[in-house]
Amino acid sequence: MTEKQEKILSVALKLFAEEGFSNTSTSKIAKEAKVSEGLIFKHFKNKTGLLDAVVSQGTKGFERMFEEIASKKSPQEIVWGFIEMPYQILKKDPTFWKLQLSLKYQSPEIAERYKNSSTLQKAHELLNATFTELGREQPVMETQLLMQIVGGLFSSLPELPENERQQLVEFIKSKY
Amino acid sequence: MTEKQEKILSVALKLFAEEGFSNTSTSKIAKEAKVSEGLIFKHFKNKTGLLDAVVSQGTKGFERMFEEIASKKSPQEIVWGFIEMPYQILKKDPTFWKLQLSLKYQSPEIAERYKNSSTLQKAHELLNATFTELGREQPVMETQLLMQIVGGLFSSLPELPENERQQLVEFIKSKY
DNA sequence: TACATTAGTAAGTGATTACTCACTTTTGAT
DNA sequence: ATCAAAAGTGAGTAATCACTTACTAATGTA
Repeated sequence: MTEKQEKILSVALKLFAEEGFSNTSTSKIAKEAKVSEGLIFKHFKNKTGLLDAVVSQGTKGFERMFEEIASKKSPQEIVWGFIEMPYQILKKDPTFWKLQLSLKYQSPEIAERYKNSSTLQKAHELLNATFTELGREQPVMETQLLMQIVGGLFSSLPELPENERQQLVEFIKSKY
Repeated sequence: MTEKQEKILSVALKLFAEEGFSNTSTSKIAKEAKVSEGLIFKHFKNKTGLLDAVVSQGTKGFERMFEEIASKKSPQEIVWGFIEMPYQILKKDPTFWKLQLSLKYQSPEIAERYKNSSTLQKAHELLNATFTELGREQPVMETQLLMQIVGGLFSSLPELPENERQQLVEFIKSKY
């Protein structure tokens, strides 16, 4: 990948996340990346293709982190690893995560295109197995609740100051 | 308010919620509402003014529900009322709620404009008092956790089928 | 060194955007 | 009935949109 290509990707990520996809024009991206607008279409075909590239680049890190958690040994560690995930992801790549959150609300086509499928599915199954192993009475409901708590963390943590983030995560961990 | 004015508002709500604000053109709204495009600007000054009107109309119902919960007697009822809130709001006005969720991700100006301030603040204080009254060891953290759970419910419930929604809400209530 | 491929540019394209303006129709109070 | 204010229209406006085209510069390989 060329320097300019990488610059386009990083600028697009930043603008898509901060200003919204439909609110970010290709000319704005080109200007900020100090590149001719035509180059964007040379490399990424169209605006959606650019978004595709941005998302698939960012998704890699996310999947890597999930695999790491899933490979842990004890059920306790798995649950705790799960609760910490939003905090870790946010620390690692806050901009990409904001983009990820926003995709659902841009347009029906985009929402459909990036509907988080396989990783979320795997997470669900892993948690079900873990809660069963832990001997919980209603493992399915426990999974749903934890998925929901973690999902909520993803959208609420960005607005909290660093120390409160850690506090909240530790408090939730203490409940499991 | 005239019939056409109401039609504009309802069509705008629907389109803003389903397709996103910047992705919905005023001409599209006019067409779907069977109204001349100029009329939108007569009544609402500009596109942002239209969004203002849509939001302030929808917010009323939301505030009414909060007041109702706050006026409950026992702390137990208040906490349960809180947990049920996303379910009730979603049942009452799912389209408006989708719009509300999306506003954060449209553009910095819009996110700033509709940053949910007063009602959320009041909710925080009410829960703090309630958890203190219930004699919890860390009422502030309990508040933050519950606010976060309820916030998560707001964004996750829409994707669940009706029966699972109720199940999840009841399960969370059973933990309090 | 020759040459094909890729990277990159600048100036366009038609379509669509939010918004305005000059105008007509409807309404409600006297 | 009169008439001003409000409701409503439809054809504009300049600016911006995603995208294309015709071109040059750089690069790697034989």
